[in-house]
Amino acid sequence: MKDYLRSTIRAVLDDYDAVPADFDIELEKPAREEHGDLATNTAMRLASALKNNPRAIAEELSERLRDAVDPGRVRAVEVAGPGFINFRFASDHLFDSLADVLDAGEAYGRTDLGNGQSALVEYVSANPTGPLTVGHGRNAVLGDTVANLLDWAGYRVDREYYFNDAGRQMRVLAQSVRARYEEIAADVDMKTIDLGDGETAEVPVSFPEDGYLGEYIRDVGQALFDEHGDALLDSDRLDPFQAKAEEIIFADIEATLERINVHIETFFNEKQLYQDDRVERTVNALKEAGVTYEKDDALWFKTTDFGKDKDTVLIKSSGEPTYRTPDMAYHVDKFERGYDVIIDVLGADHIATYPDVLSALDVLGYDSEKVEVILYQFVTLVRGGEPVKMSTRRANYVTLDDLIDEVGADVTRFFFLMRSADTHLNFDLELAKEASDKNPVFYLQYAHARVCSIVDKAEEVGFTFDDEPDLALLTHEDETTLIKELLRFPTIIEQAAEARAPHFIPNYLREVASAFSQFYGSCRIIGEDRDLATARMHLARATQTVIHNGLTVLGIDAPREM
RNA sequence: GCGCCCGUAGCUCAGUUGGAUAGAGCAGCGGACUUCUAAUCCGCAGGUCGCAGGUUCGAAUCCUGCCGGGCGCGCCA
Repeated sequence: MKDYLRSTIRAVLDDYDAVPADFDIELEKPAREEHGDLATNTAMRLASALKNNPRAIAEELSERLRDAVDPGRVRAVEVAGPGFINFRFASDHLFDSLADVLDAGEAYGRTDLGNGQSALVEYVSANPTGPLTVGHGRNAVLGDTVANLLDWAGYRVDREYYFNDAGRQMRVLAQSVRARYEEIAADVDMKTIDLGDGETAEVPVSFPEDGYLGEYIRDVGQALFDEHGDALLDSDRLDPFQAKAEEIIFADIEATLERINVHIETFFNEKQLYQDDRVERTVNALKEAGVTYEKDDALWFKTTDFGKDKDTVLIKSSGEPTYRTPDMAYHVDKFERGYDVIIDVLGADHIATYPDVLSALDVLGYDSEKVEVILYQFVTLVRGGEPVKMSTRRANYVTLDDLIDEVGADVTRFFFLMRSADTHLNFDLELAKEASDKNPVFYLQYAHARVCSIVDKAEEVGFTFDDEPDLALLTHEDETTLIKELLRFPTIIEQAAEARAPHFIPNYLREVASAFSQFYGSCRIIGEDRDLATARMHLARATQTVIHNGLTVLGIDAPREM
């Protein structure tokens, strides 16, 4: 419909020499019902070019448009306000479009906006040093849903998880496991470490500075002991400890992701970048470009040349690269794979460091503008109006698994998705657990279950989808409103995909559910005559389709009953 | 101090290429269940869009400054 109106307006504007050839016609759904179904601000934006006041231009354009439009699609063209031109759809258009919804079914909402372009979404990317946190959860759900949106909008999407397994962090992890293993396998001396705030922990003397204190470390030690007895005590090697930790922790992470419906195809690890010298090649290329220098036995990247107030270290004096060096090589790899769209999902704490990676890409001849970063703010769990205190240092935090245990996977996903990524998220645990009208996710699921129930009931009493519906019978105000709401879905998907903004979807679905509830309140099926009942059950099914498809994009279950 | 994000109703938040009278949910008040799921619906009330300038036909939206909150500013990741 938008395309139709756009081309019609274009044709009318072609009669005016003063209108720039590249003038972009804007059409949008007005905020208010009385302003019609679509509106354009064309007259206002042409005021200066046509040297006339917007209202007069609008009158003239609307006159011509009234003659130009197909009355089967548009029943009114009106001028309003400072110079808007408002269009009202003919009801036939609504009914035809509703039939399209029913035909498309589970594919309704899919578009070819992306035209088959390839997209890579990198998300989660937590290193396997412990269970996923609530913050990782927001990352996972955001990334996964952006990937879903792109998929629905016609992109070919790859989902990737990148992790570091070559650096200091993993070494400390392995040392922590080894210390716990020694504690289990042998009689070792213990020491007490101070965690601050009067809290302490008992650890073996071999336990590293800044070691991992979580209980899962002990579990890994125990698993090694069960497998090898005390045989590992003799060797100084750390790799069996690291390998086992990685194996167990990754299994745990993948299981958690599975629970919230996050499925990632590719796990890209840092080590593979070293195996074929890609990190080294990236470093050499940066050196050749003259953007590095050596100081204090370390190799520095002159990030001050790119607007930062400090230079950054690429290779430490120990000879080890910092984490961002392989990350640069990794992004080079993303470019080499030829993606049209590259998206990284990062927590707000990375705000200062990812620009280094982008700068390096520019130096190496890649267009860093192509890398889109979805930056999300932190999550605060709120219980009883108070923030839940957490400390990573003490391994005293609510894991993503704990959260899913408490509120369920659907609620977890929904709460992460209902706010825009760049707002600090207050996750209200009490509200999340409440199975009532206060909880928005239940509102949607309830609406879906209710539709299913109605449709089932209607079939039980003898109405059937085999009857060809006369959708033109759907003339009640609440029916019209609902139909219009359903027809917005593909556009909403496109907008959410383009803006990389999953939170459009929950907001939209609430409006659909609300429009449906009103329809439900004023329009019955059973008890009406066969033709009207049949038309209404088709409308109910179309609603079911939209809510189902919308929840599917969000990765949330659409239950048939509650 | 510097960089980025946020500041909209009592609370949590929408408002995305600048548009019409700034919206929703919750909380509050008042109504609606012999009727397909009341986990619902209808109505009322609730606002200096942090503050001050600027840009223009028009600003919650763009620009500048200030105030307040968050995150970061490691040879950690």
